[in-house]
Amino acid sequence: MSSRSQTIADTLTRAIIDHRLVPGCKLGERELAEIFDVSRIVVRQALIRLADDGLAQIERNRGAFVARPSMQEAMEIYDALTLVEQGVAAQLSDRLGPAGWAELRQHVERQRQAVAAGNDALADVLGQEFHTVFVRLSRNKVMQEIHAQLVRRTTLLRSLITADFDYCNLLDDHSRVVDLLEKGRLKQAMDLIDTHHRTVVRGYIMDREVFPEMTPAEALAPYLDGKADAATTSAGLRQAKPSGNGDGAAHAHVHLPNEDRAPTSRASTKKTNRGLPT
Amino acid sequence: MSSRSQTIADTLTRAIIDHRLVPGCKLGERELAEIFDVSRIVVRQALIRLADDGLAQIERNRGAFVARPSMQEAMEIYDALTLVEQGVAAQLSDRLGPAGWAELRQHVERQRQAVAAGNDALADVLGQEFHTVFVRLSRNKVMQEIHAQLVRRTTLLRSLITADFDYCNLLDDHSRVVDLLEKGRLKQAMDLIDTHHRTVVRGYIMDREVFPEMTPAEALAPYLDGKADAATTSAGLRQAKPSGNGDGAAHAHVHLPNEDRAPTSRASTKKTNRGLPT
DNA sequence: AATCACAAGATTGGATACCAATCAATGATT
DNA sequence: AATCATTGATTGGTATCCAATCTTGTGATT
Repeated sequence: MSSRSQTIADTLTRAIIDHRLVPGCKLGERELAEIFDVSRIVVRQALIRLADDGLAQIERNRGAFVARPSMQEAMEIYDALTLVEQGVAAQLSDRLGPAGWAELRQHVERQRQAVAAGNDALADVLGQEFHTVFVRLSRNKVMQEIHAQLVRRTTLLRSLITADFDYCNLLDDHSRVVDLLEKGRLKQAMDLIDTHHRTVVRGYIMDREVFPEMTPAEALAPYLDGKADAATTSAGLRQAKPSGNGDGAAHAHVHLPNEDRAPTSRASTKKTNRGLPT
Repeated sequence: MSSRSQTIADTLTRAIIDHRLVPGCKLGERELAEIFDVSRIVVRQALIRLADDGLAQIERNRGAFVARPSMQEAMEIYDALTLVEQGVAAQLSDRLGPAGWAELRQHVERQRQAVAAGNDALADVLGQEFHTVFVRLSRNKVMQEIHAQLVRRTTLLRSLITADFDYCNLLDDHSRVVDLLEKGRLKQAMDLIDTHHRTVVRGYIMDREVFPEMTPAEALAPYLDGKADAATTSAGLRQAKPSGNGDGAAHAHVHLPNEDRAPTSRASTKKTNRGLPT
């Protein structure tokens, strides 16, 4: 088994991806040490890993927080993602064999069935996974890791953002990309990938604030020993198991930089994280 | 100032880039703790950072070693590098203004002058730097960091490899890429980038072994307090300041997996790291 | 009442000492 | 000579302690 700091880092990453830990949330050493029942040092090592991954931000003598990417950084992440996926598309259009195309088609089909069945949660997961499968077919582990890191960071953005776009259009993009690529129409496929991401970004409107709906202890509870139902719960925060108090008043540990903090309606958070476009 | 583990990680990274710490070299916690005069914990945090960066490999209960990428991984790294630089090239051909092209040309010119002056060390550094400047012009910090990490990992390969190629051809590639891009001949520029990297990789022949010529303590000595002349010494090991014994007999701390270890001539190491193609 | 300064508390970054588990190398045994 | 067991060294991790810094709350002042 790998080191304990790695597993803790993985758990925190999972919680961030699942939007149970939201940007700006304070990750106190002592608090996490208690939650995971390890020493502070192991926690600090885990936080270093998160920070290296771009998911956390460590401020000297102030502690670690879930990263709060700026709008600028959001654009850069999506630009990088586009660049990587376009490059992989170019490689695949040359090198991919029939089995590869079949796998992609099969994945798209699975997602389509999930949508048809009204299983939005599964559809969202599959939608995310498509990009991962796509890059995996390049058979380049280095590239895979880079891409996976970028994808992880986009999940941060989805917490900061009010999605507002036509969900159905995006759903077909995956299928069309596969079609275009297999037909050798690389240029059009790359343009579609660009448009795909650009549509997502354009639908994004950075909110100024995000309020955590639970404390880290509550957020991390599902992962602790039960080996949590990770994949299925990644759709939203709604069906969370608060394991105790259900009062959503816990605004604890929010990190807000010195900005104009207009008392916006907290309801905006409710509308966030609806669809998870990919 | 940032955390101490970060500065130690930076120093180790610098030493690896400078080929003072070679792949397979053991990075013992206690040893490094003494060298840097810190506790083992700080060292371990630094090693975690190195491992996350792909420059070190931590084996449970065995310790950390400078990473020893396989031939497969080497190809993947260069593939990823090609993909990134081709993508950046595509972006620049659209978006780059006159000032940007001027900066690239100026950089190429500086390198040409260095070559003309016979200053191979400076030429090598500038050759590396060209790629960095190239990516920086994309104005995408996320992409820059990804690229920089890939470049760092290529320096590992140069320790493992006996360079054997036509050095002069590669020198002009940078200039030609700039020319092609500015003229809008994107496709050709991308092909040239591909060929550029492919030529480098083809010239590589993975050696089975690399023998460190000094202990970590010797390797790290130049960086310790004098704030070392980092940039200028990155050409090779030759003008190193061993700060003490000059006997190159110290084969200490080599990590060799269970492989057929033919007693090859140690002289191969001498021929390595001549030109640093980029 | 509002603001500023200061002191107390809390948190982080780090050091030290210590322990258990594991790997490696040595020596003992057959 | 080959194999097995023991010993030593190293790592992963804990607990405790300390200094520096940040936050907060209180109180004095205007």
